[in-house]
Amino acid sequence: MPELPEVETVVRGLRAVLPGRQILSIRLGKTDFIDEPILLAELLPGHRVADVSRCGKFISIELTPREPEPSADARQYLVIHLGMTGRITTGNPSEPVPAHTHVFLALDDGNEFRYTDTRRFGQMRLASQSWIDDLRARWGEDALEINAANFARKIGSRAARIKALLLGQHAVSGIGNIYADESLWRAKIHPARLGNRLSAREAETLRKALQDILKKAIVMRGSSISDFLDADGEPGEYQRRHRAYGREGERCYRCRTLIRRIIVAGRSSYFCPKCQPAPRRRK
DNA sequence: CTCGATCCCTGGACGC
DNA sequence: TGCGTCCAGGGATCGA
Repeated sequence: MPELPEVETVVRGLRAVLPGRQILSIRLGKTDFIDEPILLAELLPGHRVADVSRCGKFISIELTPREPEPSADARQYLVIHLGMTGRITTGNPSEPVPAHTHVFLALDDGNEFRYTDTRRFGQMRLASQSWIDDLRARWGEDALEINAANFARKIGSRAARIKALLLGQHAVSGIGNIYADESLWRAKIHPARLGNRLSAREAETLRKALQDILKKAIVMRGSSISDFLDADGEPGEYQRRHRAYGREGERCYRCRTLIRRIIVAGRSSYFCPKCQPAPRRRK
């Protein structure tokens, strides 16, 4: 379940090997997760990678414009979302191909870029600069970068549950189920509290918890639960630091109360019923 | 505006 | 062994 730290880990791995490389050829397996796969297969070969960056949970691979001059709407980015089970590797093409590998890019250094996605909840598309701009406009600021005033405004103006707001990507982007639960536990906020009923102090505590946890998780190369592996095929280590997520029936690290699991916003939500008191029910 | 339900897809865990 | 059921949970969409 790649969230911001896992995507950032993948991006850092790719940034070390992809810039400057030319894509020589492409081979596709199943394509139902690709937007306009025929066009993508036609346009990608010949392009060179300029840079790799992250936008929320999206990976954007910037391509060097083709000669002579790019049109205003040139498709200059290969945009990838890993969904639930997406994985990217680069390496020797002679290495065994994992099941559910659906995109192969031959690179000019002899390596092969592979995209593997068991459940195909991921996405891949060629995008223009304006598509990227629309994405940034439609979605909230990056969870790592948003400042106190903007976070307070985005959260405080909504009557939705805080867990739903964190997962929704519109208030703030990059957070998924694991880091939502971890940051709410750290900030002692119940997942079903409403955004506009958090105090300014609680909102800021939550923002700090979120950013601190995300930064530490990036240092530890993300959380490997289920099958997340970075671009080198290495698992992350942050799952050892989980304090709430996946700990139903185990004791809270702060108060020894048993961690509970409830469904909020349609997702499993792990929390400490003592540290994170439930909101008062009101009609 | 916010909600839950449903769908996309596969594999692993578990009960019988 | 094998089968059925549930769960994982990112995101779009639709109706209440």
